[in-house]
Amino acid sequence: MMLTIGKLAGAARVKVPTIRYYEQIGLLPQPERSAGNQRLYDRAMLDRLAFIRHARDLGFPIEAIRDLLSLSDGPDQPCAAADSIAKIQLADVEARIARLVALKAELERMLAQCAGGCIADCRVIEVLGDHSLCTGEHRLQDAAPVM
Amino acid sequence: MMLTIGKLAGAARVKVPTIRYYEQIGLLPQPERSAGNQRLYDRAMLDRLAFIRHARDLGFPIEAIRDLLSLSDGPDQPCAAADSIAKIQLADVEARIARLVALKAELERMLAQCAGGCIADCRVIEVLGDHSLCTGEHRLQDAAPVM
DNA sequence: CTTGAAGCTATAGTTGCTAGAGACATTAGC
DNA sequence: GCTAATGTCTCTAGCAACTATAGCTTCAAG
Repeated sequence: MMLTIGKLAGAARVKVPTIRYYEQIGLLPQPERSAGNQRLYDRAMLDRLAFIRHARDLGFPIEAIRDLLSLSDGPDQPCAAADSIAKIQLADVEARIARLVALKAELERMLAQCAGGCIADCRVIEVLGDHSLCTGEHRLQDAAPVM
Repeated sequence: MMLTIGKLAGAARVKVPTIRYYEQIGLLPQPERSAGNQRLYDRAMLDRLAFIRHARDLGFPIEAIRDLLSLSDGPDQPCAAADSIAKIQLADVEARIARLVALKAELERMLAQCAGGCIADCRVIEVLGDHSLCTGEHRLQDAAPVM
């Protein structure tokens, strides 16, 4: 039994244009078409899309997912490759968490100092203007992206 | 004493094209120009750019920074506005942290189950394919962005 | 006075989608 | 069977927040 794109989108909790986008970048293969040129998907396609969605949820970039998919398409290679992709992701996630925790501390400090005065003595503005007021311990590094 | 764009970039630890970009989107005012049409910045501009950079480091979106800047340009209003911008930012950061912690747990679980086998029994692929294997407690919600 | 670095404008690319226009297909109600 | 309301099609453009390129001009050092 075949699904139209809207049903597939609903089943995988992905938006319709996102599916077409994944097809466009080659993450999903081109599906069958109905007589009226509409895309028709089968169960395998739903699985593949669920895989992609889940990996995206986990923060994997598209290119990593492409690698994972090519691994799972030919499942007789060693696991090491999939493993190392996941390890890289884990390290990245840990780094993001560390950075966000430092950031949270600084925001809380700002808010505590502000506590309802007027802008003339509002620390939010002041603290943002002077990086040297940051606690050295949680110093945010150069151009490392927050995400 | 005036700074050329390169010196300003160095002093604020922001890249040169980024400064021109900020000018283009109206976050920085158009600076004076030299006889040869090169941008010249003063100390006030450096302060403003430092403010922007720091706020970006803290994860404030550009529009929030625009609001904060307009507040600090007229510092006799109540602090509540700046305060609430920071509070929204804090809530956002906390949400990101929660999501990333759930994500980290799942990646660790995946890696523990994989532990050097072959893809035939590699859980990385399998877990990614089936969202229902996620621990219910940390279930990742719908379309909430990871970042 | 020359050469190489730094500056200028303008445009296009990045990532991962999302939104719109205008035309065709399908389905539900009557 | 017919009509109206969705759903789907392609194509293009837009979002954040920059980054990179091309081809030119200006400036500072030797």
